[in-house]
Amino acid sequence: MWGDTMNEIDIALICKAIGDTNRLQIIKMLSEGEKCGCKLLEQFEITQPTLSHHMRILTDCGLVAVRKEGKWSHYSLSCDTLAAFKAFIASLECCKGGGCACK
Amino acid sequence: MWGDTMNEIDIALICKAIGDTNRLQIIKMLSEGEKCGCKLLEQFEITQPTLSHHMRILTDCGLVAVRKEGKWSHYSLSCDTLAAFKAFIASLECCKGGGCACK
DNA sequence: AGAACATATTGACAAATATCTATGTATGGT
DNA sequence: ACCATACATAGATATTTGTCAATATGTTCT
Repeated sequence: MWGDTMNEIDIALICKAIGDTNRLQIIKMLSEGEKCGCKLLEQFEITQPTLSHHMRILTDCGLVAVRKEGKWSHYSLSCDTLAAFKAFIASLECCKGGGCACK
Repeated sequence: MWGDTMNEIDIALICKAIGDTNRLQIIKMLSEGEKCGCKLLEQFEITQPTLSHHMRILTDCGLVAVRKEGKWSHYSLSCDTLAAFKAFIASLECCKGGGCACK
């Protein structure tokens, strides 16, 4: 349904990308709006190459998009990938098959 | 209402847990309903100790609940944790701050 | 009691990962 | 031309992780 028809998003890859506290924090910050790398870097105790490494993982899985402008790289959440990811997570159910306490 | 045992969930820990293809597959299967370990094991090419290891990671992050019955362990998605996780993912936005192409 | 089954634990190991330092590549300003 | 800034790449390393074989624990049946 979401796997092969659309832009072939890899849910596990996305989860692995967000499964790091630093990267999750980055995602939270990007959820507030587009930000450049230097602005992101200020919020962490990591070096610039490490941030660059994290941003590559986030862009490689498709969750983050880059807009290059001069010497800056502006990062933002990718609408398409985020929507597909949201749809997958929302599709998970806990009450199928009965025996569940929640209604 | 549910405030009693509602402990703080660790989003990054949950994502890391789902960030493995085998464990993501397990979550998909549990989304179809409660299943015992032996039933899950049939669907994979891994050994029983490896599955046990994966189930521990999934239960440790709170996403999966266990119901022990005799010699079987019945696994299912935890409603509370899943709901909280869904809420977090759903709260992520890509269009904040303008400049976004998606409507 | 003993056998068969379901699951957990331990110890080992190769592969993946997060991080750093050092360096490279652009871009913009003086 | 020079220098500072923003970001990427390469190499090194310590830690984490996924996996297995071997073993242990607990349950059910005969």
